[in-house]
Amino acid sequence: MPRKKSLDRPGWWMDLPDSTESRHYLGVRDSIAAHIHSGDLAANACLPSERQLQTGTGAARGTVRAALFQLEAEGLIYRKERSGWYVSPAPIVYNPTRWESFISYVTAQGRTPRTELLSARDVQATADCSAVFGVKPGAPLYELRRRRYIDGRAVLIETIFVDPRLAPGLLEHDLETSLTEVLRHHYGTDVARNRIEMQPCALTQEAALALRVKSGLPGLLVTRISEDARGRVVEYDHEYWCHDALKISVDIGVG
Amino acid sequence: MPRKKSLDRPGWWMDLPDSTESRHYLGVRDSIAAHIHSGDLAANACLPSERQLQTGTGAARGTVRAALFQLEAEGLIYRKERSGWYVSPAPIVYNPTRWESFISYVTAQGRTPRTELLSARDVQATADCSAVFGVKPGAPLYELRRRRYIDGRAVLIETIFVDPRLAPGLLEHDLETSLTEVLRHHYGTDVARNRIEMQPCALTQEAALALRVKSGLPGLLVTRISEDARGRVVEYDHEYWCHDALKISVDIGVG
DNA sequence: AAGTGGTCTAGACCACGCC
DNA sequence: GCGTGGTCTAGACCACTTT
Repeated sequence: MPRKKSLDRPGWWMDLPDSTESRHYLGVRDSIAAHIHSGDLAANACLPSERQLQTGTGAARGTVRAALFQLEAEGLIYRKERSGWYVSPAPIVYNPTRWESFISYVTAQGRTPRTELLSARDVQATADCSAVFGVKPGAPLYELRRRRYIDGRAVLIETIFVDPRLAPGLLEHDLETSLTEVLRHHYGTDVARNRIEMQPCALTQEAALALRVKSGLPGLLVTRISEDARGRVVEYDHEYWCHDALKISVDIGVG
Repeated sequence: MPRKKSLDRPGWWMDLPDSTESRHYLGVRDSIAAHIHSGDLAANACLPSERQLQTGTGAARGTVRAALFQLEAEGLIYRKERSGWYVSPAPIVYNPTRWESFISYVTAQGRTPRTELLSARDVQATADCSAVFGVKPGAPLYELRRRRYIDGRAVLIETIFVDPRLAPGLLEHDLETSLTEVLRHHYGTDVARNRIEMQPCALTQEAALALRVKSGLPGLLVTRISEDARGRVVEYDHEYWCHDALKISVDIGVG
């Protein structure tokens, strides 16, 4: 293979080794990963375009993309649709054993949270919800849909159901702050028990759209049922997370 | 696993609709997903080969593979390297709040567990291990590497470190059964606290090799530090799971 | 309007699992 | 030894984001 010639101002990706290693997708992967780990590419930095990476490696675009998919699966990079590939920052640690708000645990980790309310409305309980809340199908519920950001990146989309009997008039409060705090301060609600399920998934089309990412990207689905001390369901929550943004940590006594 | 042979009559994949929908990768995905949900394809059944799927859809092989990757990310199918694509069975539910053995919770869910000991040896504590166990780097530890199966499929590979002071002569026991049971019965050890971290990841080359899957496949890394009532570290465990095989369920009082 | 990623085609060769 | 998936090439056009 002829040596690639430097252009007017070559970026680091022009200097990738010409060896067999960098021509194949794992070699390309390793080159990019090395630049990320070395700090050449900071968190949230944008990678060169796929076509630029081609010129640096001599590989076909499909090969470059295979390398990028690999890095994405590893949680090292993420993408914004039709905009580019970016370096993933460190994941947020989430501890489901604490009834702590998104805002407080993100802030405590030195990151900047933001919440956007997508919709807030009265709905009728589906079969799923009626089983959780122990009400008849069709019974009234509040449904909130929110998008949450860390350092400006949308990382999670959630749908929350709340029983209006426990929080009448909930929709009149500010729902772009902490729901935890609203429930605590305005309704005196405290959570005594959490039932949480977590499962790797592909982002649903709806979640992907809301997160402005490609549908089918790897994600993590967290569902949470919170109960108060009397066993009443306070919140029923579905959260779709970008898989690279989250790390779960549990610390508990066992039985 | 026997692959369906070509018959005089075409298989179901020949009957995929000819519309635009089935020519593109999401259409191909939907067709296959429909056959899985309908029950035409049972759990652990082998899909037609990629080239057979091509003839059924008229799509290029790359398009068929994009559909298969999508289904894989969704946890609907898995692959065995160079053997084929298979339908994923329901995931195993793992509850980290209980000190329960793999064997017991898999059995309780009507599935068949198996454990294979890959290696068992004396090692010296690395920096990582020494921090966890509170010993000097280089201090003696036992290291176990095991591969675990559910219904004959390898779904997880684990590396366990144990402090020999808490379980002298551990390596002389049968380590293909439950380590939990060995520690409990032979050493009187009981676990009082678990610290667990879970993070979506790509399977390391080593883990992928041991699971006989392609390196870089999506996985879930579970690390667990178990302590006894006196705060001594009993086990330090790293588990790499196939991401479609596992679902985490936590049920706890909150504080 | 330009540049990006998203999708797709139609080939090819290889390494490995399985028989 | 055959069929499988794994990898790679070298194009092409499209939809969307960004400027």
